[in-house]
Amino acid sequence: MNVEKVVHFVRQFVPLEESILESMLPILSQVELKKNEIWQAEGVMGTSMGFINKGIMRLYFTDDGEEFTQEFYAENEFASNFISYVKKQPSKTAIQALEPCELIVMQLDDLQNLYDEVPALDRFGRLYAEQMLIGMYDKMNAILGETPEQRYYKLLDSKPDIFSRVKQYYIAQYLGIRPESLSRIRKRHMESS
Amino acid sequence: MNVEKVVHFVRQFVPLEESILESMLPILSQVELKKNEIWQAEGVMGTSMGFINKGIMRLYFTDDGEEFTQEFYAENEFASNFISYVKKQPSKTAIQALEPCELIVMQLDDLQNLYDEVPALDRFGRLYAEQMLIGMYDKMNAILGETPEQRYYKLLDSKPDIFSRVKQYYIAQYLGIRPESLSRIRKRHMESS
DNA sequence: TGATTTTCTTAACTGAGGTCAATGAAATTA
DNA sequence: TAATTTCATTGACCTCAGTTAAGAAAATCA
Repeated sequence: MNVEKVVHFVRQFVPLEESILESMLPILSQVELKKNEIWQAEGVMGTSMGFINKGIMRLYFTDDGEEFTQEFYAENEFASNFISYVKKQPSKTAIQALEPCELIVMQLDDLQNLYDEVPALDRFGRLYAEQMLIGMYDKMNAILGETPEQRYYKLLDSKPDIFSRVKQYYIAQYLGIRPESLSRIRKRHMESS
Repeated sequence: MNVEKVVHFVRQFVPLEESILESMLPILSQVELKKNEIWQAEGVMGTSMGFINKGIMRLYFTDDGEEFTQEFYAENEFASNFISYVKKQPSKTAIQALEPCELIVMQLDDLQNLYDEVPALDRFGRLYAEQMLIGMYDKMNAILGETPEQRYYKLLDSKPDIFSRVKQYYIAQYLGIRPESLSRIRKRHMESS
């Protein structure tokens, strides 16, 4: 199991000594997903976080038969139904692999149990939660104050590879518009550059 | 100082014995605000939570000379620049009284210091943070998946008194539209009922 | 209260995204 | 590889919010 990158990721938040690795290994497991496979289904409790070693995933929910993609997760990011875990309620969102994926999976309950032994992990948990809050906050402001076109350019700027790796209509869902509108925005963009 | 309602509010989250009141009193203070007065300015660190005994407030930010109202807080709610406190960064948002207000103010640092002595308060802090996260999450989904008109009716349903207490253009900011558009939505609403 | 400023409404126009339908391109599968 | 399905693009048309400007209503203040 290739845990190098997870450790590196966690170390961005908190210092982690080598010895701590040993206490972490038992709560980690590796998971392989096929393209389009649902990793976490709707209606199920969110119990784990998946660090993406390879591949790309999306978090989405379904309302009135229509899907809304909320977030894309790619290499070196954690994908999770965190809201469900926090609420202790079955998740309204699902997580799907959009490419063949390789995940390092961490059980959230196991992580919480480790908090007493390894304070550094406790801190990581809190910082991660806060980071999520901030991310959601920024995103909300973007949706409130920006046009779909502005959001398109922002996404193009921050995650340019998304456009070649993910189907257009998932991106359209993410931007809050119809695939046809995304096509038109792209066309306008081509013409002006 | 009238702290009855704050205590009642906190008790909705966690059981609080009478004796705990004594430890809380020193970190509480009462603040009166005039109409339109800015309680927490932009660019300042978020350091406190204000429980509203009377009045109504708004949380907003300014971008490119334009204001965006993110939330209204009325009686029996806490108003705070919580994101700033969590980020430990000067706030991008400001909080303004939209009516003469009476607040019970709690210093967040003081509250954190109390956590060691009163575990029930620690729990309150966490639950409050989680509640904020959930609220923000729900709101984001509403903005992504609903039209301004749907959001208008939702607000009308959940906080009908807002419309008589708050200026239309603040509500328009909150809904993510122009005051003119809100007028038109209201007109449509009148005609159809 | 009366005067002045601020806010709200209305109208005409523009533009961007939604909808529907058809076609072309790409990915899947046999 | 060919056949089939899925996805992306385009066009025509429609709807609704943005913009600008004007006037009405309401709130503020002297």
